[in-house]
Amino acid sequence: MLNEIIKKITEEYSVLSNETIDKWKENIKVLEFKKGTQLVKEEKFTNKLYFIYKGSAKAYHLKDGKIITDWFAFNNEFICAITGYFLKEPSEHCIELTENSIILEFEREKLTELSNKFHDFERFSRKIITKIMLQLQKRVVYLQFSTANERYHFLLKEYPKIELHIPLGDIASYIGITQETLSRIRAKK
Amino acid sequence: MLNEIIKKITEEYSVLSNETIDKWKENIKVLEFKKGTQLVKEEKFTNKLYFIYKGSAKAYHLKDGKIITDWFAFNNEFICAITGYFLKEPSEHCIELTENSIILEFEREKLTELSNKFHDFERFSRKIITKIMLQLQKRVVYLQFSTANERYHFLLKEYPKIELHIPLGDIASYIGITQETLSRIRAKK
DNA sequence: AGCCGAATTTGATTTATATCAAAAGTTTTG
DNA sequence: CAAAACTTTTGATATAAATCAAATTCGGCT
Repeated sequence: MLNEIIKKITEEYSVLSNETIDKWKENIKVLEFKKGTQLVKEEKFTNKLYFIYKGSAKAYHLKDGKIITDWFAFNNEFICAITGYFLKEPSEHCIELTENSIILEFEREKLTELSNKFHDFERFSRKIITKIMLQLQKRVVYLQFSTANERYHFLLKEYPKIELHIPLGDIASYIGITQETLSRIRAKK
Repeated sequence: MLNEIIKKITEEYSVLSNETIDKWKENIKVLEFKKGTQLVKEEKFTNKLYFIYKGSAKAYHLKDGKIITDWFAFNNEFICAITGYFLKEPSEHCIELTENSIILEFEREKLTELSNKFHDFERFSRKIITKIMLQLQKRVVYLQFSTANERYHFLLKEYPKIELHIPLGDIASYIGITQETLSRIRAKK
């Protein structure tokens, strides 16, 4: 199974030599958890990057006691507690599985080591980060100046089946509106 | 001058070998332009990355005929028309100098070539993108759920002197509010 | 220096969305 | 399979910020 996943990932991002893949494989953990499992808890240091093989996860943080959803990941997507992982600060973000999932877990230090050792892995890392960066860029554009209705339809275009996996409140939070507003938007079309 | 700039950049992001630096230098253009110069015009393909040595620039796009500011860059920061540069699509974004500036210009294809050839340059590229990604991440957080007032003070914390360089309307647009609202916020403290 | 156009402020009004509250549906689970 | 515990919907009201409009201030230019 791992070989198959790696094939898929490298096809999407960039090709790796067999040597690099072999070294990489030594450090990959394949894990299976139930819905609701917390992969990262708030205020903990985290050095893990996750890849959702099957299932889904969300990252969120708390503001004034309310849950704010930061990120979703579905099949074949990466997720991490972004400030915790990249800035090596205690994480403001939690990561929680939103369905029973099979995931891959990578350790930052191992990935850094691989990036230092293998040029192709460094490129691979850059591609992954570039994709995350572009996703964030898109979100900024629609968060900056669009109505609740536009945000919702933009999200649906990106993730047409999101409502099958994620509760309404989390979706609303992700696009920066309340769940009541989202419910009303949905009601009228 | 170029040597000094390169020293500064590599210190901030990651160290490069002399060989890499030499090859890189062959492809760097140092340019000087007046305030108001458009580095990237809308709907054009763009393959340039810019570095502001002295001065400032903004990226913006139009929505319903209104200018929406996407990005600012000041001394020692990078800027590009992000979707145009990374996705190789015609750019939705324009880049305009907001002051008389001295800038460096890099070409995507040359940078790609350097990244392919030199492992250290690949790492350097990754670091630059990572920084952009983290900036975007911060913006998402405050655009998602905060008041006009919070956004303004967050921005001031990041760029304390921004008001000396950038007109109020552009600042307001960057944080997703109207300039009238920003003016009122400023009036009351 | 003083004029003109641009940028900013101030005022009145409207509007989208938040908030608070309660009812109706859905899952989960013992 | 019923009770409990969430989730979603619906309703009434409040509010932050947008919009529209005009007045004022600022800053570059001859």
